Amino acid sequence: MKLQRDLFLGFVKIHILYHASQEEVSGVWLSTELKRHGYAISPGTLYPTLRKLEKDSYLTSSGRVEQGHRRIYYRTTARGKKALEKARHQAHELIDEIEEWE
Amino acid sequence: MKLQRDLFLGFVKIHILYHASQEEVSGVWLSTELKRHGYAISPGTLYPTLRKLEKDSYLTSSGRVEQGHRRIYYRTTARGKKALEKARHQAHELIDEIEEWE
DNA sequence: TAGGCTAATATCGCTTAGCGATATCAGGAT
DNA sequence: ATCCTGATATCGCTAAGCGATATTAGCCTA
Repeated sequence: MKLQRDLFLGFVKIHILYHASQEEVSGVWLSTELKRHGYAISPGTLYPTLRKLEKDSYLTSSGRVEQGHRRIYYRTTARGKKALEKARHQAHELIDEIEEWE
Repeated sequence: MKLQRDLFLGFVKIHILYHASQEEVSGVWLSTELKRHGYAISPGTLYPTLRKLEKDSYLTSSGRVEQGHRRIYYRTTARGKKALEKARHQAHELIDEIEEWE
């Protein structure tokens, strides 16, 4: 895998957990949102990732039809929120460590 | 893979790039340092990772003997530093996004 | 100087993630 | 009914991650 992806796939998942903790989010919406943050994530990665997160109880889903299109909306579970908390903490820790001070 | 690892392996690599940009670091040293930061990373992951980073020109290595033991020291290359810069930026971006404000 | 000891690094074998490309699927329009 | 479009799913391959185990280099002891 290319390093750039490799370094940031974790970031992407944290973004997902965060957004789904704030509101219901669909795959497409996430796709655009992530692009906005500089992450190009293909459907072949995104959708399996969402399902995996759901399978592992970090997300729950509910499908429905909107504007003539089937959509699946995700929300972060309690377990996911706990993971998100940990991620916040680790991210701060990382920044504190690697920050340049000069 | 367990989510906890999954989310943070990128963090680990960023740590590595950072430390090796500050000073020469060996596998063992990194192992202890990472543990200090809460990352339990096994030799079966760490050493292949270092070699991979070297192979992809993010690190350079130089082996030598110290206190009776063979060690391999790594330093971050220009390319690695560039990746590190990007990582700093993305990490800030992540924090700004997922931070709780209440 | 052969043998064994220890610490550092490397490899093996397996499972599973990531991903580009392609397929499927539901609803709306004609 | 058929076609179109946009959202989600699957396939097939490559390679990452990892626990367990092996290897390696130098030191020590007698």
